[in-house]
Amino acid sequence: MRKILVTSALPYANGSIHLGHLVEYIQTDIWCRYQRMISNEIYYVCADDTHGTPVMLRAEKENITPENLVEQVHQEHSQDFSDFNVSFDNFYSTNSIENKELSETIYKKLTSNNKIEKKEIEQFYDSKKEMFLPDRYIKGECPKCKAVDQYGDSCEECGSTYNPTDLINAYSVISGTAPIKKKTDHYFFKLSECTDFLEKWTKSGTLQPEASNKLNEWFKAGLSNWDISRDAPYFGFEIPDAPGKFFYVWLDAPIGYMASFKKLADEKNLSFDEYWKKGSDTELIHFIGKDILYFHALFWPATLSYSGFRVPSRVYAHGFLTVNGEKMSKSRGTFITARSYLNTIKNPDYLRYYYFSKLNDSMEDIDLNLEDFIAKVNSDLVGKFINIPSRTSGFIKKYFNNTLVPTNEISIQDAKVIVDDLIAIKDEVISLYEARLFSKLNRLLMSYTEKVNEYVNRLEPWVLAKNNDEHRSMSQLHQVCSAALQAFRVLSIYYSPIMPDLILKIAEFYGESSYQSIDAIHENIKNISDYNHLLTRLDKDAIDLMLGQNSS
RNA sequence: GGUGAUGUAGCUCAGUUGGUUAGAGCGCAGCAUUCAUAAUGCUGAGGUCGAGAGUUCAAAUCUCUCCAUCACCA
Repeated sequence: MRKILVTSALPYANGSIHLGHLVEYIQTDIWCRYQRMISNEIYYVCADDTHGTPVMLRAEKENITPENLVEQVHQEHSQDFSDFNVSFDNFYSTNSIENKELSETIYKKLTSNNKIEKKEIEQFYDSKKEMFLPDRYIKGECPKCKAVDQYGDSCEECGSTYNPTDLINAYSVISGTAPIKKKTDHYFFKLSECTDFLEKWTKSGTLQPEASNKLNEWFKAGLSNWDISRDAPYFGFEIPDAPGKFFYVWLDAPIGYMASFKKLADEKNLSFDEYWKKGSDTELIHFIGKDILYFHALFWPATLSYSGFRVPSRVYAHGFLTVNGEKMSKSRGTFITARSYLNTIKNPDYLRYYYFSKLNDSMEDIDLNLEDFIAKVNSDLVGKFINIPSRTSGFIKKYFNNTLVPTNEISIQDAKVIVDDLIAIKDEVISLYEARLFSKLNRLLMSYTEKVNEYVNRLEPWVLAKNNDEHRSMSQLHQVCSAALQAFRVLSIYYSPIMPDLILKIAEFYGESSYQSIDAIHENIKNISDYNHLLTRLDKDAIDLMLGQNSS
């Protein structure tokens, strides 16, 4: 039995969860649910990423404390995840006592390992607001094309990159005053000294090939030291023995993975060390978006390694979500929040299925094409999958009082084959889940769903039912429909990590509570309940309503 | 600008180490069927595999150039 700790990236506490975020949580959740079904010991943790300037400023604007803001957002995020059936073992916050302690511990270890240095730097400063300004809070005219209102790092009009110092008529986004330059001491993590370790770690099978390519680029450029401190005012953890200096949010964010597990371990009486001590033989797997590869494949393993902890076993990066082939956009209404989806479309299984049908192990972007979404839900799920019990259970009720012929008593060759073939693909299903080749797995499962429908057409139970005075015909009818329903049950077990709500209803239809193990496929089922419609078709009006809720 | 990726039927995507007439689902057309939420099954139309050049007996697949789209640049 494997012992695995899995994480999804921490959502930032400055905004709502949207469908782009959900790609990752759904991908991770499916993988975790699959691991539970093959009886591995797995813990899935996450947390809100709470620190930094944006949260501080938003709280100020709303006239509440950052702690209050972070708490409100945590409620909202928790509800969103729970409504999408994301099965975290713990969804915590980086603004926690565990995280503070762990961050301090790690920082002290890095210091004693001589991996931290103090250096004076010069930074922009808003003298009215009395705070240092991150690059994105400075705007001005692009030095190349003179476009106005461009950010301090790059121009959105002409695409050129530069330093904030190059901007013409630079101003602070916060107070509107011209920023001045001011000297200050910052703390740096000496990442450049970790190059050998990191080159080795990144090439030891921890990353996808594309991710590894990407890192080569960074190694070629040479790793520079990492600025891990920010000056007050800053919402975060104060650095020990450095009054007025705070940990940069990206230092304590990944430590939030540990802190979330620490909290869980304390509650559940698990061993924290078993999962985090150096050389641990448990697995640590991070699911992330490709945009934060830098942090998870360089800073994070280096931080762990030089503070005496274990390093991640795997980092799985996925691509971004586009909607109708374009970047999500507030003006097009395609910046779709999790909540607006739940309000209008209601069923989380639809989105979970759609993402499942498109995800794989690569960093490629995936597209949510809304027409395709409707078509997939209606034809795959309603037309084909749910159609199996819908078209066969009536006979079982009418002629056989809801009793089924158990799989091991089915004798008609065609009927036997339709169930046995499905049971026989178990290992293939497992290996596709394991490798995160979800779209490929879906093609496999959907091809079997089609086979069952073909089989029903071929065996024509409605014809057998017309000859209901003949004994032989009735026995055949019983077997033909039972086999379809037994096959449907096996398919449902294979699909259970994908669509928890739907599969729960299906389990109840078979008189079961849920499918804990994939080996449930081998059980012989003898009864069903009356069939009620399991899914409704997805209507375009619901989609339009959803888009409407997101356009401002 | 640099780097990494992507570009296959109307749409969303498969195409293993280069090898017979390039595949699937949806959509479309026709047929069958009526058990099922007009659901299902069968048949068919539809592609110079982004463009050009090269290597090879053979290229969607390898090489080069170009074009387009996307992302990253701490």
